[in-house]
Amino acid sequence: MAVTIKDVARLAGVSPATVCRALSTPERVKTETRERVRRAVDDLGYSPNRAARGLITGRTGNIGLVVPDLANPFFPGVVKGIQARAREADYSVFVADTDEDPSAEASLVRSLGKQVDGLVLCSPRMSEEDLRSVVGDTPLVLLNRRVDQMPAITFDSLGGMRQAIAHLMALGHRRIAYVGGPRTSWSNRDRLNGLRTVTAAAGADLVEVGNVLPQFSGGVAAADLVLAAEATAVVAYNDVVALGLISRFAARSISVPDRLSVIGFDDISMSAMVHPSLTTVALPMELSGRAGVDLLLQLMQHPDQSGTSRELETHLMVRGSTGPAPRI
Amino acid sequence: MAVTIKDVARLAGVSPATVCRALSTPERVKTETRERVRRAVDDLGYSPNRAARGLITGRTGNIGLVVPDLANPFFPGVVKGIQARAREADYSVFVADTDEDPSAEASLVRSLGKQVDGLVLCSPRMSEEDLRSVVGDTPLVLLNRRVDQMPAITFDSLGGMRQAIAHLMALGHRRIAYVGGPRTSWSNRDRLNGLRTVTAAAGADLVEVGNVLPQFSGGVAAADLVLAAEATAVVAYNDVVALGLISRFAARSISVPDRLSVIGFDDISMSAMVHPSLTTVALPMELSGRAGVDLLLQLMQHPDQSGTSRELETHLMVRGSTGPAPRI
DNA sequence: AGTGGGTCTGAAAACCTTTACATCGCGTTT
DNA sequence: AAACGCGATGTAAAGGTTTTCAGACCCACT
Repeated sequence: MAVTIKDVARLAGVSPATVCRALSTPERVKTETRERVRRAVDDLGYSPNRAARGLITGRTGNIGLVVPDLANPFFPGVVKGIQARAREADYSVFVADTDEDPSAEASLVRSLGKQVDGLVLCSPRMSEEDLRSVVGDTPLVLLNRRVDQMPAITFDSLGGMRQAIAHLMALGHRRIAYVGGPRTSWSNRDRLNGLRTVTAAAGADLVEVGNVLPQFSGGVAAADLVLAAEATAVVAYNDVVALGLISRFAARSISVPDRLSVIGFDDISMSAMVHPSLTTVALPMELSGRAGVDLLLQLMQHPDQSGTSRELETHLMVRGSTGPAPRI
Repeated sequence: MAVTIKDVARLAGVSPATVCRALSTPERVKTETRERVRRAVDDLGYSPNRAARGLITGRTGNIGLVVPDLANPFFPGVVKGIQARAREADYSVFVADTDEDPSAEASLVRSLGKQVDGLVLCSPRMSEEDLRSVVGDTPLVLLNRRVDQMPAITFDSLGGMRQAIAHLMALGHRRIAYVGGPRTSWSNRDRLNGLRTVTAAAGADLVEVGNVLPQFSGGVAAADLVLAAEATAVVAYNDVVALGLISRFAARSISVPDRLSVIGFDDISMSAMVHPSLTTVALPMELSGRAGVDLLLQLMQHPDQSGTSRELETHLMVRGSTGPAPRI
């Protein structure tokens, strides 16, 4: 039924081995023969059986991607980058959503691991030990999390915070609140560390206003705490939380940015759409996906060397939610 | 290196064939033998080689999902539904993003088609002919688009519009504008048709205010046209467009809902977060994904019968963007 | 006692491609 | 002139599973 390499070989008047070579290592076959094979391939509409190829080569041509929650607007951008780069390299992408469940994540990684040549773990939630144990011999790249000795793509939170704080200081703010994400989240710790370093260096007061779910409701919940902290500006763990803050401020008739400036993190598309639009530290989401696949490909070719992690630049997008500090 | 069925067979003292049967058709093997095999499997940590299995069975255990744009907040919900249902049925999901490019879509479907047992096409943008030609013998389900004789999951736009218009009429609105999505979009035509039917039946005036890109900017661009149309309420092609409208209204100090009521379509998560929150026709996104996979599985088992398409219920979510019609 | 049917298991073929090895022919070097 | 090397191609094995077919065994029935 399906057209096989033998059919092509017969039509081109060569052996299956030559067809295979003509397709995978064209330089090892005489130009004339190569052409004959190519014509036969086109005529018959042949395409190699991936299962048969995989059986002998041990490779699948697939990579796996695990994300905590596709509905979180941070991830689609990353996924798109991964997709695009993978397709260029002729890989297909399995996507798995763990629904923020660390144990589901572990089991998913284990089962996906067998079906792919490599894995990208995006903001993995599982513990460090799980992370280490779960890695069989599948090459693996971490995205938005750094763990000793594991290849990873991360964002320069420190740099982002430096820009954010410089911006706020220039506007006259001296007392700045931080609404943290989940305590166990690596990126939350990373951002908080950056913020502490930067505020200390700049001589600003930093008030840490607890930890919330990285969701709109988390921002809503933290808004009143921020007000009580008597800061003139607030940095949120991410944009969604920042939007929750702004929403609650609006409900309490606290003007943003007149009374309070708000800065988010991520630069999700929503942030440019709302009123006031959100000043935020933009992460190169799509680029991070591409970089992750690049690193993974490198790792798959040279499994011995551990691969070079990369930290990607961040940029402050100044929009409507930040303004001069109010006189008190 | 990897543990094969032979290793298991040797350890269990049976033939590879028996191991295979014990795993795939347990009832065809004596209870005692089955247990011995299961123990051997556990001891060795055996899991079947997918490529080898695929080679002989001709099945891959994968399904493919094609979406126009993952960054569009409508799709992640659908993807999650598909994921979840697929995993239950022991399938993995390839996700491909076409970046709204119909020709990329066609070529992607063709190449993906060979690596999967079935495909779900979500809101496909390609022409009907392409759609038909692209289907080899891969089972295929359409989501959010209906084409003659092809199995599809759709949403009850008519019902949604009926609820929306009833709501607006009850609030005293009589002249209603519609901001359309892309003219070529099936769902735009579907929604518009529903709206025409419903307004005609209810005796309301419908003003069709052109077609815009289904993006925030499209809504922004259409806002002034809506005002010029002198309607008291506007229905948008989808939520993102509705948010664009509201944003522009705010910029022009047109109060929503006092001066103008706005209704969206989809119920993306953002809609509940903004101010004013958006009244919208909610589509069961996750359910649609599950239903799509259900239909696909059915189709894969009985490729002869064409499968039963389903239309899913929609519900109006009344929020802050609609209110009584202003006295003129 | 012999036959038939049923249950359980084993042997071996088949799936399609890749690749190590062998072959062949031709040109070049000693 | 013989040997050698090299490029181009063919042969055949290997990869792990599923499945068909057949065999072995046991029980029940005639």
